[in-house]
Amino acid sequence: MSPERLADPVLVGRFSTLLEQLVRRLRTISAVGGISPSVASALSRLGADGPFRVTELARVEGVSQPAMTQLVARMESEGLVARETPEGDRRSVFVSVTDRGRDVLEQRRARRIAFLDDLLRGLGREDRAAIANALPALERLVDQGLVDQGKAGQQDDEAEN
Amino acid sequence: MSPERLADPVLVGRFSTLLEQLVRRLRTISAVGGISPSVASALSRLGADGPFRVTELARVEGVSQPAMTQLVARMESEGLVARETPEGDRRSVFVSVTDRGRDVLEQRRARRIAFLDDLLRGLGREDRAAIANALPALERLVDQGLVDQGKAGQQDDEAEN
DNA sequence: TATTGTTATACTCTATAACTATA
DNA sequence: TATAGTTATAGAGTATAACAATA
Repeated sequence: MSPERLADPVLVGRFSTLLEQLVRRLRTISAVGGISPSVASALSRLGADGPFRVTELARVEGVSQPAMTQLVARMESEGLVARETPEGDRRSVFVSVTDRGRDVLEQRRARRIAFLDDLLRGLGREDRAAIANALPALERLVDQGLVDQGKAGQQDDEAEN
Repeated sequence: MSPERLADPVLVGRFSTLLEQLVRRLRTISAVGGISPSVASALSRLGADGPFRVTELARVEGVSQPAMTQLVARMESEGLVARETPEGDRRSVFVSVTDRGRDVLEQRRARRIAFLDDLLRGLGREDRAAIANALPALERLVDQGLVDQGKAGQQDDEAEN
């Protein structure tokens, strides 16, 4: 249990707490839109990086194959995605976003942006500047997390969603 | 209600995307500890801000009262928290962290910190400095979200389609 | 045999509505 | 009546194990 030295103990501790709270808050915000976080995430991925097979989608989303099967089933029943079996390999199922799915995605994005804008307006100019200044660093941080978990598969996520 | 212009369009858009990806990543990280995100969040809150009544805890955690009742029941059955009815008002139930709960919290925290430290080490010194510099602003942002949601509950939802 | 996907089962987590107990 | 908490019910979301269909 020897406490190996941290690069910056204060930063890391506060950052950890911050992220915990942030996740908590964003979850409730996300729930507002009538579309669940899981659906939003998968739909966003499909919209950004084109059609996926179920197994691929499960992998990049970090869930099990059965979980993705069910998630896709729910999304399909709501008209957000379409399933299609390709000619080549009849075991596979390709999942793609429908027009309705794209509409929903866009609405959600607009809502989130409006919400964040409200929050950011509540801060002082210096606070906003500090966040803007840290944005590239935070983006690199997230990309790093992606690489760690996604292995070799999806570093190309400029998900502008 | 309908802001035709955003305070800082680039900041808000990138920030929104960043948070979406961040949540996605942290969800899988959180699962590592054998303790669920909901339990971790509530337990952490109890450990930081002392005993809470069920209703208070539900409010600050942003979930319904029944959800918190059940969450507390699960945590109690695992020995993480203790429930106690005070003398004054026998309707109330105060929830507090047990020693075992604190142990679990500490282990989880250590794991998360190690993970984040790894990530932060992967950045340059300037990136770390930028994040450290933005921490107070981000903390204020999260606190604001708390106030917004704790105040009016969910009556003031934005129309979403 | 290996793969792709599904079904079966069980658990966590959540919300709303209806309820009990206390104030 | 009002408040604190619980129970009832329903549904989303998840995982592991077992299965079917295709390769």
